Amino acid sequence: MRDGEAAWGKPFLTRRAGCATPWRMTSQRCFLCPVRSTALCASLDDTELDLLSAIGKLRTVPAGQVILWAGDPNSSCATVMRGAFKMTASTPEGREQIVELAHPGDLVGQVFADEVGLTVTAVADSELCLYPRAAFERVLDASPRMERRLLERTLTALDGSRERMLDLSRRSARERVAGFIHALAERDLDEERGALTLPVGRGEMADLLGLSIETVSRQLARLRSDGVLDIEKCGRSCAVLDHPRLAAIAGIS
Amino acid sequence: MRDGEAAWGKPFLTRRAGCATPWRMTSQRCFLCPVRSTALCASLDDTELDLLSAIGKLRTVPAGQVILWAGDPNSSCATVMRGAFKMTASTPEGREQIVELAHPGDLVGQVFADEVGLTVTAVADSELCLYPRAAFERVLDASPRMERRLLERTLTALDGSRERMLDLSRRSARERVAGFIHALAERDLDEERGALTLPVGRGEMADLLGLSIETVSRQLARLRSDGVLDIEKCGRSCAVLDHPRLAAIAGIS
DNA sequence: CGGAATTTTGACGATGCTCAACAACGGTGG
DNA sequence: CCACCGTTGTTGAGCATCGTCAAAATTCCG
Repeated sequence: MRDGEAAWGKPFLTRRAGCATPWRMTSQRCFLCPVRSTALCASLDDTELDLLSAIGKLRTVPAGQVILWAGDPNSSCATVMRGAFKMTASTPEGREQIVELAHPGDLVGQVFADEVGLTVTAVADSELCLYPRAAFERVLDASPRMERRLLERTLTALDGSRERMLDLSRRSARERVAGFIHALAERDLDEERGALTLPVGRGEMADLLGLSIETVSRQLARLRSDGVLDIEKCGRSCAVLDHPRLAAIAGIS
Repeated sequence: MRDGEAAWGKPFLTRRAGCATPWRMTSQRCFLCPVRSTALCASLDDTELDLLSAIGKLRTVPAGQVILWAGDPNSSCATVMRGAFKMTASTPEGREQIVELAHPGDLVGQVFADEVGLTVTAVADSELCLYPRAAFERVLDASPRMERRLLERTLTALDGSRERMLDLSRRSARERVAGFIHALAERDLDEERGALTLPVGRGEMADLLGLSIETVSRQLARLRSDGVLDIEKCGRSCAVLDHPRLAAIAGIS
């Protein structure tokens, strides 16, 4: 455990190419922020943005790094700027379930909680805008619009979580794998190649779908032999050959 | 389907014993409300309470009645005052999963959504305080404290939902059943008898735990033969004989 | 090229679902 | 009070699905 010590460690600042001074979160800098239009802070006016930018610090995190451990005191939250994170719950014996993926613009960590409830791990080299939780909550107090936006996001996350409860309890391995690929295809299918790149390995796919690695691998192989997908063996590139049938197997009404 | 037409039907008002006039939601009446201290409206001052009570209408709902159908336009939400409701998601083929139970003081229905996402059904004879969604959202706009309270509740619900994702995907039938009884015992164990009354039948327990009725029944029988529980056959009364072992089986750290 | 990590494949077994029969309970009407 | 019937819960047999263990194949990266 805890191989990734000092996760939120020393405040080293990344340097951007051609930028001699470290990137600091000032409201000026926020205009260059890649997630400025989608993140929570998109709802802020200039005055409020100053409040938030004053407390935000940029951090880079390598893939595999754990940034929050379940059970630790909850002192930070952050906006994902680049990369991706997984939020996992696990039983005492170590069985694991990925409960949510966070992409650029999403918030990781929990507000209004004194203890971290979910372990958060980078699944790719990532960058995020880190806030002390207490300060973040004060900004929330001061900005009703940001609070409303957080409420809407939380409600959306709740809907998504409940939908996944149904998937995990009542869908077969085949349906889950097909549904996962289908959802990916909806989002980021490369139209030209008719293919997509799996953002996670088999292991993380298994943790996401509540299956074993072997079952995921077998179901992918079956979808290939059925002529629905064309996945290169051991690979992360996946072409969808028969979209309607994929949707049918996934059980999309 | 839809045997329970006119769910939110005609606005018949219940009469209380010894109360000749129908119960209307005025702020005066709110002082008599059984969930006044726990519901969302507990955060309101008198002025705000007037706003809310002006739009709230009392309804009684018999057990089994569906009050919201997934897919319908979303025009109402409500506070549960008495009884209990289940919120269910289901696959196109009809496999079902109970995603949340709502008890007195809880909010049912979804704010900020144009379509109902989850079917809501009374699991006991119930009473609720019904609001038009649009009007409820206006009250939310006007009362930051109520909005904050809703945010906190939604965050709690999200945590609960995610925890249940782990249960559904990674725990055995035995662990789930034991965990369910254990959680019940924490809440409403009758100290004198050392027993508790199951609030739902086997079918609903199965839908809650993501199991079949038969598996639930068998696991309960096993816990009985193991000397952990004393459940009368076909019954709803359940004594916990060995609390530590129940917790151990449930996998409580 | 070599070694580690990831993925695939096979064999096997346990878990939990389905189907089916039966038992217990609750209400209704004679 | 009791026979009847629908609902709910229990139990058994058989079987499909999926997890586990183990070994081989493939890829990645130095």
